[in-house]
Amino acid sequence: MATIHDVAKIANVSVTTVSRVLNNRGYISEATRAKVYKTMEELNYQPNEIARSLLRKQSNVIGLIIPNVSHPFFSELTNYVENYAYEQGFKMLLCNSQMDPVKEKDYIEMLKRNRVDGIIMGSHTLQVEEYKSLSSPIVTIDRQISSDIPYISSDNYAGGKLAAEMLIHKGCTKIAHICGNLGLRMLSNRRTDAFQAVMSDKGVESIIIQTDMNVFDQEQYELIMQRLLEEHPDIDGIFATSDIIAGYAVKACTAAGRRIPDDVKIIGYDDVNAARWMMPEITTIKQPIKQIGQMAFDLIMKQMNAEPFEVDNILPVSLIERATT
Amino acid sequence: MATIHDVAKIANVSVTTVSRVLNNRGYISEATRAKVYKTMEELNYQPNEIARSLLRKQSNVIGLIIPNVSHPFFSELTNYVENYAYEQGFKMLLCNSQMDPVKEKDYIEMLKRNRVDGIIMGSHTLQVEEYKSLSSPIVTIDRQISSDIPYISSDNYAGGKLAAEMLIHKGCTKIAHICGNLGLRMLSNRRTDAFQAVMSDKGVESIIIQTDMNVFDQEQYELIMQRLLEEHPDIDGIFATSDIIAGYAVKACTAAGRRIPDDVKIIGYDDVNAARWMMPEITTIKQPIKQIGQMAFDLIMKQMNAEPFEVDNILPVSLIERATT
DNA sequence: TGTTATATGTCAATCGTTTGACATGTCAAT
DNA sequence: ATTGACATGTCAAACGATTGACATATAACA
Repeated sequence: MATIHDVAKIANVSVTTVSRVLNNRGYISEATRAKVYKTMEELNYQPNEIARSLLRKQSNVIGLIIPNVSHPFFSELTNYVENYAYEQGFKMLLCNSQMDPVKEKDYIEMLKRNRVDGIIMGSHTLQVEEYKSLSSPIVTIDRQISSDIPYISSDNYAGGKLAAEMLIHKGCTKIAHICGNLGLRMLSNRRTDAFQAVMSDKGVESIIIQTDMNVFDQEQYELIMQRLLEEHPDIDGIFATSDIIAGYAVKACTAAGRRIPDDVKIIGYDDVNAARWMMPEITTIKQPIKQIGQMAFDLIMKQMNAEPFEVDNILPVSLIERATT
Repeated sequence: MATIHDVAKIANVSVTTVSRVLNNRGYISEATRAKVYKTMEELNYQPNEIARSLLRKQSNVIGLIIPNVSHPFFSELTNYVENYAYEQGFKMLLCNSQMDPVKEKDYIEMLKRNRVDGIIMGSHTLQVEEYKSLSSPIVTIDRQISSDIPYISSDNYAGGKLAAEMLIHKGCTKIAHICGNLGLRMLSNRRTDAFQAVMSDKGVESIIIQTDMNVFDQEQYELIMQRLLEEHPDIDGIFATSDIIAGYAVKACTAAGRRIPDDVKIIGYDDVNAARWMMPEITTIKQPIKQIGQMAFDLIMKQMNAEPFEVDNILPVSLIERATT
């Protein structure tokens, strides 16, 4: 790889001059500028960003830690974050924690060693203290860590309420709610809070089932849904905490000979693209994924530039009614 | 952020000594080692990988360029690549080209500026010459660029053949094939070659429709499928070049009142997780995505270490029969 | 007593780039 | 003839870490 010295030598100018055209500072004649550019072209020169980062103490890289990109919610989020970061001249290191605390910790340290300008945390298997050592800008998605670390989430309580009320409104009398691991301190647990509140408020019978949200473990979902329907054949409403789970619910109900939405009404969460690939299309609570991604990046930027920022960022959700309710 | 100098000063040893414990070289007493580690802990010191990369001329970063992580095939591939890279101590910069040649070119240059140790190209909107300037290790997925750049693909011809023959075997007499943009020089076009060969060989009527493979443009797929069924109501077999398109085919057929698999048999491609979220589950040609991801990374490593490697890497596919045929 | 393994230190160069300070021109306008 | 804008050069320090060469010191062993 050619260096700035090679360019200088070939173009017959000083390194300083090359640096000046590269960074557009000081006086440079058009002739020299052209000559330097031509030489860079010839040598296929690309300035070494590693050296620049070292000097500038800024890498223009952010890290994104999520459980797994294969989950539609995270793959869409990742896409938005990356795109938005790219527009602002930043790159993104992707880290799949696979919900493994050791790996998650390891990733955080790796990102620090690589001096990323900020970390977006979408995976939360660690204890709060573990984050304290993080000096770099950080923003969490769907988890509130401390009063000075900004977080973004959609309005989970409202979402849970919306879902629960819609099922009741549609006439459901026994509703199951499939959620993630409530032991993890995630804000998505508030969906469950809202669900329970509505159920007890309206006096509707309900069942809550926790899962570990591992999309890969397809069998887990199949089993859970199957058992649910066996143990509670009279269920007529299901509120799943993701569209994918809702999809499994649809399949299990159909397999059990129950019609959707006539016998059982199902509502998912997220409104990922996949919700429309399924048949029937999944009714769902839409999270503004694009906005979450952009806001996450913006909050990193604001911290980097020491601009003021909001710590609590709760985005609105909306009900998208499709064919499963 | 603390530097190695800070650690040395606080621990009351020389910088060289700290470096020695860090890199495990030379003689170090247990006492000193412990003292240094303790100090690093206290200062929350993480060695600056940027400085290391600069000196070592190796970043331990690879770049992955794909059209869009939101597409299940790529999100699964990304997950495998990242995981495998992580196991070997590498990080991954993710780049979504969005099928934009300008962006793709820009990404390649960005990755070069950042001195990544290798690039895995899964997006192919550029002309062959554009890749010639790439001095770093590179491997392409599903596209053959030149005789010295290794590529990986699954056996597309065999996959197309398998799909076509299975539909005919199941009694289809008029088969539509929905493929990607054949203008792009991708190896997946060989599926279409195989399809056509089988069709003409067996004398079965067929229709070929190109799409631009943009998963986000849901309406495009809906429209295409709808028009296809209107113009050719007698179609009884569909071979889609992805499971997602197959999903849309299922929906359109059902909407048109055609039963699956009785009236129309549908086969997809890839065998992504989503193929099993759909109902009925999609019959498909399985690509070994995990293996593709690992091999891509391995080929980068081999080039890096100047080890011998295979240029042509064609992985086997298999037919997974589910409910749509 | 001398030899050797162990332990640590000093020093300087290196990776590729940026930047400030300063010097030395040329050329045109006053 | 003087001034000032423009153009380019030289030089050195800095970013944070690694590494080889070399010096020095202690402890153990023969």
